[in-house]
Amino acid sequence: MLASGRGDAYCGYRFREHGLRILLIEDDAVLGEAVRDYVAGLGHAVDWMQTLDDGRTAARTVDYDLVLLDLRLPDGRGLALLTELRRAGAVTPVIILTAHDQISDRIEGLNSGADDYLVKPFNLGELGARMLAVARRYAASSLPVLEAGRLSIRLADRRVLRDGEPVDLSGREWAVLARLANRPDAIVSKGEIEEALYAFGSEIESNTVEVYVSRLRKKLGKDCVETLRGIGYRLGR
Amino acid sequence: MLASGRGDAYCGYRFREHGLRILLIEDDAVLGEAVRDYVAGLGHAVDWMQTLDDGRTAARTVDYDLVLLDLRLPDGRGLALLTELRRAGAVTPVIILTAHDQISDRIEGLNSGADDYLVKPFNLGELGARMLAVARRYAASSLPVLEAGRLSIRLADRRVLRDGEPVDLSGREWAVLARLANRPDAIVSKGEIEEALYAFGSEIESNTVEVYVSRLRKKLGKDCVETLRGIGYRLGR
DNA sequence: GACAAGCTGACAGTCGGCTGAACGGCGCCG
DNA sequence: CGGCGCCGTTCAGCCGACTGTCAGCTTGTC
Repeated sequence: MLASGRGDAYCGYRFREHGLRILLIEDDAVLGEAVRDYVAGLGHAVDWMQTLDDGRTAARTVDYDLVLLDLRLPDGRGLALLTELRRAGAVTPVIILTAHDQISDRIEGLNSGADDYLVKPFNLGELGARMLAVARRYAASSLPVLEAGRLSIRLADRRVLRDGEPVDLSGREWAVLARLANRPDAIVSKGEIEEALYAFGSEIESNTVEVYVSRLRKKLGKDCVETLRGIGYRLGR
Repeated sequence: MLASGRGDAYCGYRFREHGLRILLIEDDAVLGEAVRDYVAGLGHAVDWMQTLDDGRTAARTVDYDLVLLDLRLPDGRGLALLTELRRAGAVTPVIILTAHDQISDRIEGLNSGADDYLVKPFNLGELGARMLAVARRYAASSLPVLEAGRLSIRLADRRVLRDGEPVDLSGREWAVLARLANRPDAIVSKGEIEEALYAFGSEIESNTVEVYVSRLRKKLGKDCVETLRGIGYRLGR
């Protein structure tokens, strides 16, 4: 699968850094939810399955761009699914999630065709970084750069330039911007941004989104984000 | 991923004298351990695999800088792996380890694309020397000099200049810097740096990476390394 | 004008990261 | 052999960035 990168077979393969279809197979409710929300916040579409069976079905049905696979599942070993997929010729990149005491699993996982692994408990930011790395490995080159007014937003390497000058953004700030930049021209509701920022359960009862929009504007300029009163926000132009 | 298709910013081959990622494929426990410890002591990160299968997986997945390959393995001949790699277009230097009675293997090995060989039992110092020699041979093929702010990082000869002045770095310090310099613009998570430092299994639970980043900053200037809170580090601009 | 929706400055708590200091191992040198 | 210095690692305490919240203000709509 990793084989010769530019081979004809892969010519059509495109790895975008956002808007990916991602399959998450993880039985732990808390971790699963956290990962799902985080990854969704990066602008990807996440299907979260909690059993091996569901995961298998999903993987067979949908053409995912990336699979996040827990190795310890209630109804079987995740490794089995991985080998199965590879045997069936799937080239989809797979990142394995393991507990920290399962070194042998990790080796076996790489053996079975995984592209990378993460050791639990892991930092969500690190997950993002690994995903990017795997993405890079697959992407021929050319990072998507979004030009919006005086800004250029480089989703791939998490950078924003204003008039060519790099601007420092905090994690949340970037998350909000990325959520907007993910679909330029689209209107994103406050609720959607909130969902991208926080895990499902964590009820937030304040104007956090507004605050972050405000902070973004201070750093990036008034016009960087457009307000559509009563509807949501949109990336400025 | 020894294989060819290297999509991103790696231009050309790189060989440093410290902080290399080295793959050791050797089934003998005693010898393996000795070599691993010795090489790790030189400041490299060693992944030690005891079977051909694991070795193959590792070699395909990770970008090693050097492979130490025993030719007699429980589950097959090391030579097969070597030819396989070469056929896949891998340029990673390979040093072969053979018993003293396997002259034909040695010849065949060099024929198959090995860069050097060592006859068991060998002196660890000699191993070091061979590694250096191979390193030099590759370094000669001119590596890019990375310019990052006031720094120029010469991966080829393990040197860093700050405003043109050479700076002395210790082994680990260099390893961290090199890991970052390997992929300029990419965000490297703390875990990845740790991996580059300590190889697979050795779980380290302290802030070593932070310490080295701190020391690097002291020597190279505040801005040489950028912190992305909760995510990782990146080479300064 | 009245009301709703959105904006923003301020603030305190928290968490991650930074760094000085100390310790032990190792090699080098006298 | 003993002393010395460098290096790697650990630890603890400090520090600052980031965050969520709120109050009071502005803007927009009817």
